[in-house]
Amino acid sequence: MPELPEVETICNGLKQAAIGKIVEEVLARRFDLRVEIPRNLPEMLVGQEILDFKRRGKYILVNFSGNKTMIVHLGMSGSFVIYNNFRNSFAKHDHVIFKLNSGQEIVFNDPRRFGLILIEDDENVVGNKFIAKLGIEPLEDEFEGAYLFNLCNKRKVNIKALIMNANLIVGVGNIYASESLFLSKILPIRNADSLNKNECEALVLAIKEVLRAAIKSGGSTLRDYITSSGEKGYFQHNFNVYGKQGQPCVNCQNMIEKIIQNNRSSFYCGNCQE
DNA sequence: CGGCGGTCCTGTCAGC
DNA sequence: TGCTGACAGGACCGCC
Repeated sequence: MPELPEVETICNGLKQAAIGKIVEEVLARRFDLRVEIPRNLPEMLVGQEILDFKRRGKYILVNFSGNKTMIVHLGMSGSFVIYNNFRNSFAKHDHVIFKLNSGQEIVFNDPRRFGLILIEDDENVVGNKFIAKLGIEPLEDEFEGAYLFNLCNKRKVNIKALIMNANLIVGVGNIYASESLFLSKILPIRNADSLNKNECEALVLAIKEVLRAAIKSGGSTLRDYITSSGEKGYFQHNFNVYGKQGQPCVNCQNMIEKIIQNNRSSFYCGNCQE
């Protein structure tokens, strides 16, 4: 579910609410996610102070005082919510609950269990199997037209799959890929190596614009995405093409089309985009 | 190595 | 109402 703007929103919310708090208890209710949750998660974290939350791609990195970093991914359906009081019951799919000395609790809930929770010593995070291979952060200055043009050069994969490939560019998921391609007037089915420098420049600017605007709106809630305080995002009201098949394009009134690429839905205007 | 398709899992919704 | 199949914000793995 969450793409970069949603993870960024969650991360910022947790920063506000939980930095400086001490973990008093960790309840792991099931361990069998996409990647097995470490059995010793509780003993590694109990007594530790939460120092910081950082985002790397769609991963949340929680830095603890004891030289430990918890690496969290929310998969398609995960949430990471902080409650201001201990609850008396568990919700369905509440897999891990972190009780803090402030009386708050942070709950990792993931119905589809595509997410993951890992622990690394701080110095090993960069080399972690999942973190090491991640591509460039799209909101960093280094990500500009020439950088994308180099990525596209000689790659025949369709441009939508390329910008969604986290080994090349992190954080762009199925929603923001379609929205960025619409803004930059590029068809999602184009081969990456067919884009010229101007098109790469336009696409970079569109990706940055869409992601920044979505962060400002607290992300996009289609079904179950919620922020760390349990609220919905509202960028979905600003979609131009995602989920809009059969509706008129905001620019030209042509019907927005939907196709399947790499087993994922893509949405575009066949008149505005080329 | 690059690219593609299948797969993990549960919930929801459309259609019959 | 109940069943069935398609589909969902991600990404890994194995195959060509």
